Amino acid sequence: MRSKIFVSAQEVAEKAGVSRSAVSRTFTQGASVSAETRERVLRAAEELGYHVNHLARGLMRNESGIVCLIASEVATPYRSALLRELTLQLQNAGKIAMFINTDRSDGSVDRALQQAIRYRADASIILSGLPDKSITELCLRNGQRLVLINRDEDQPGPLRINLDDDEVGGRVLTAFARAGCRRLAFANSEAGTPSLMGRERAFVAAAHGLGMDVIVKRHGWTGYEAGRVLAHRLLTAKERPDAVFCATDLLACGFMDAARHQFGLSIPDELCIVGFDDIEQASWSSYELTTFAQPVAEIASRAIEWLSRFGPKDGKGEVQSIRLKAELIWRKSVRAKK
Amino acid sequence: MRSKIFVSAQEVAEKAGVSRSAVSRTFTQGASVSAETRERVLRAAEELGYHVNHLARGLMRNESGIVCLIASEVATPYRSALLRELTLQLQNAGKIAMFINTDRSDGSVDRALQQAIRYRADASIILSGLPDKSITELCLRNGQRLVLINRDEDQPGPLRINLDDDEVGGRVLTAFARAGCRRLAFANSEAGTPSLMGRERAFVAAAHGLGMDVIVKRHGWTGYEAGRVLAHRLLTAKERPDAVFCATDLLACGFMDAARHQFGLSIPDELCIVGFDDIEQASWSSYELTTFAQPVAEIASRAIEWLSRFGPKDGKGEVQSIRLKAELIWRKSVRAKK
DNA sequence: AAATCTCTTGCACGCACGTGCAACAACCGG
DNA sequence: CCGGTTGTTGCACGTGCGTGCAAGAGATTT
Repeated sequence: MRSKIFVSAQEVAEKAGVSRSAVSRTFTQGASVSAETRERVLRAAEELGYHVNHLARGLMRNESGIVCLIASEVATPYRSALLRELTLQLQNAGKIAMFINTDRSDGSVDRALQQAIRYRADASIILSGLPDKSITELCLRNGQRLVLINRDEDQPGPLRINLDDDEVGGRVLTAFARAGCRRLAFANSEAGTPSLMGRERAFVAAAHGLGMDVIVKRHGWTGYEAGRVLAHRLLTAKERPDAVFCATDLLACGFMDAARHQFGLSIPDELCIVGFDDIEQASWSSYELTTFAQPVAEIASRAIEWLSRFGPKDGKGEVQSIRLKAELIWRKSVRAKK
Repeated sequence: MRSKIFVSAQEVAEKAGVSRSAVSRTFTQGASVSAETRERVLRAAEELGYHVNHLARGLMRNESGIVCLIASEVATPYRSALLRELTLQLQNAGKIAMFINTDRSDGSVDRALQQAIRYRADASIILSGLPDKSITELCLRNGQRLVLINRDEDQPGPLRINLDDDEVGGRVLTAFARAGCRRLAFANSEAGTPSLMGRERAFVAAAHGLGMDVIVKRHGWTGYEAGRVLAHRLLTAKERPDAVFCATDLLACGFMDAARHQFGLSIPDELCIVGFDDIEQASWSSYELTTFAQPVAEIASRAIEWLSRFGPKDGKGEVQSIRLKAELIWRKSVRAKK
């Protein structure tokens, strides 16, 4: 219990010589107050340094204005870009972002959602990890809306936003084929995230469709270091690949660095590489990586548009799954022709 | 006003056959409840899916448990690393992070702080931008604690955490001197942030102390692209520098890329570079940048330790300013000797 | 002038919670 | 058997706010 207290509507009312209701009404959109009392209230509020208590307001309205963002690996370029966009657009929509980091200790998504419920968040957006079905139901039952980004398990209830993997697989394959590449590889992490596995499956399937085979290697956590290790694994093989699709730009950067500095390979002449995410580093002149850009702004806007839509909570007939396209950004890590 | 309603303590009480006070007490640390009623309440709560409403609890206790993080350029490697650490440690301290992004539109720090006040955040941590003195006072008067990171203006009241610039300037200079560099430069952005300007001043001062001069160039926003531009400006001069201290690792990466790929310079043989922040990319093998690591974890822990300390708000006799040391990480962008 | 309408205002209640106070039961020592 | 102690429980009030309801003040119509 803290000692000092915020200034309340009561004090403003007394100072302005009106009732507390009048104060409440001046700060409520669309309430009926005369211009004069409104003016007096605003002046008194200004002088006292009054600010509406959103905790109490949320209590009354049963709507806190809080949206909870649940994510791990926040310091990663892609994640931080998505978070940036989400927070920005949330603010524009008049909501405020509460943030929960689920690094270290797993099962923590459930704990995160519990926190969200405790603070009566209107909605939660989950960027990584996946809640138990029981928790999901709890959220929905409490009127919480849920958005899952790039996590296409078949959870009923929440909105799912993800990217079209099949199209990606096909486009990478035709790019490699046009470059005259023969020995294809896919470099992945062991994270096993649906989006990563989806890209892998799509690429392999596309290759099989053209009668080609793909060497798939997975290692470690989805970062630069894993990319280097994967390069060592793949480039020391007898049948060295001449085209690698990396599940992530971070993997691709590590892969490229190892390929060039340790193996002395020239990219794209001897080795073609495609990444995914279009992180800022992909455009740096040490990489100039051909990659897929996630439509980050659109992901954010679709998510927020959905969760601020005011409909029946069980959402029969509502859209529950959105599939977006990733845009291929041509740079210089894939050659045009052999 | 939303239609459906959360489960309230009242309902739990009815289901468990006790009074609402009993429910409240089972969920309050250190309250007096018998083991039996506690058990019954917990079971009823579990079955109904009850969660304490932290909005209402915050209302009563005058302590919301919310800490507001105010920052811009969140997708930047250094910022996102700091945010990661802060959110993680806040959670460990039993608090929750509310996040406000101050990109686009300035004066937005004030608006951010207003939001923090509206949600009755116990404290705010400001990573960039600077609030008006009036707002600062408002916060303190309302019992909000304030932490400014790397923003050493002489605001009274908030805790200020920043790094020892003088030591940094001196160490870079001796490193360059030992490498036999003659023509020094400092590459900075036009942001004019206190921390950036502090490094600049310290480096220039250290050079003057040894009777050397420094070419200072500033350009644009603190990012990769600005680093490239600065490289062009500095490396096309008649007297081309052979040692550059970049205010930021991002600037340094851009600078290195331009120096190598556009000017064909070899680093560190023909050009020595030092950066600041020790972002992840600094360790990538395309850069291997010698740089200063900010003690991110310590910054976060000191901030949180301070703001969860429970003392008189006006804080006479309390520490209000913390000065930490940045650690020099030796990699390969500065040669050992000529 | 009377009747009707519109606009504003205050009262009182409710939202979900914490907590001081008194009542009460149980237990113990005398 | 009684007074005192300890531990638990419910009542009632307070936290800051929104809002339905009815009363009041003007303004307009008949």
